[in-house]
Amino acid sequence: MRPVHPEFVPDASLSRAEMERLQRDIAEVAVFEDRFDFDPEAVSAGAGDAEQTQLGGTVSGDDPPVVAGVDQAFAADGEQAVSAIVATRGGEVIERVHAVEPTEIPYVPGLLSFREGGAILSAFEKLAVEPDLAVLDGSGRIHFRQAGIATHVGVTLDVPAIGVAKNLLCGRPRESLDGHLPEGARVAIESDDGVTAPPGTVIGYAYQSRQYDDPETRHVNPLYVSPGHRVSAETTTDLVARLCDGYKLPEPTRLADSYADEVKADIGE
DNA sequence: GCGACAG
DNA sequence: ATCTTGTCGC
Repeated sequence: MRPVHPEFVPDASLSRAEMERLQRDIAEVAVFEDRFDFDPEAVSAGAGDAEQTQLGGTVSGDDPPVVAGVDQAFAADGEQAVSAIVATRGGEVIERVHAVEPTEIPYVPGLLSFREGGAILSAFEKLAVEPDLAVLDGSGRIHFRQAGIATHVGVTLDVPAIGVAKNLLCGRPRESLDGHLPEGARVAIESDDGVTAPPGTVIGYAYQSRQYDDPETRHVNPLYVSPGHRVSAETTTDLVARLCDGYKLPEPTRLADSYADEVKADIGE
């Protein structure tokens, strides 16, 4: 698929001020509400039993939604960015594509999409299937200007997108995240000064996708999920919950992660 | 000046 | 993100 908004394609040669201006423009176009066609409850990680046939026909009317996991890896001392996309439907891989692009700028908190966005969009151009949802590694609305990489990519392609991060970029948890949150726990992340949203706006959630039983032994950190485009913060969390099949990270993300590493290994030869 | 910062 | 072996625990 190709950009629906060419004017939003990340340009690494822009000045920092221009990048921030573009992010504000993107945030204005972004939709942080549910505006998609598929059934959220039809999204799943492992291949479920929705494939059963009856007299040659499928029991369920239509196919499960197509979810595209996106992740990056870097090679050649960080000079090459590998973007990998793995598309799944009902937990089954239906397509894998990747793109390798030179990295033009270093990582700067808040400007991640200008470093990795180019490779990601190149990979999406090779993707034949039209995903119902894109799952990006990083934040969406949990961003200073409400335009993290999930929002940037989602708006540019105008595809429903969500962001899944392992660390919190900004915002403030409504409750302390210290201690061990039980599996399935959700804590709202609100905007504070430093985020271009009315103070107190729920810009995402800390979601405990996985946890050990005994708090004394080991603990897992929560994920920080947020809307990218066309998905609300609540639904974003619901979707991530459905995609994390007993693991900390969503299945599509894990698949894209390993595929990116696979490609990186093939490059170093 | 201090603090804070996805991948 | 990346450089990296073993090791603890379910």
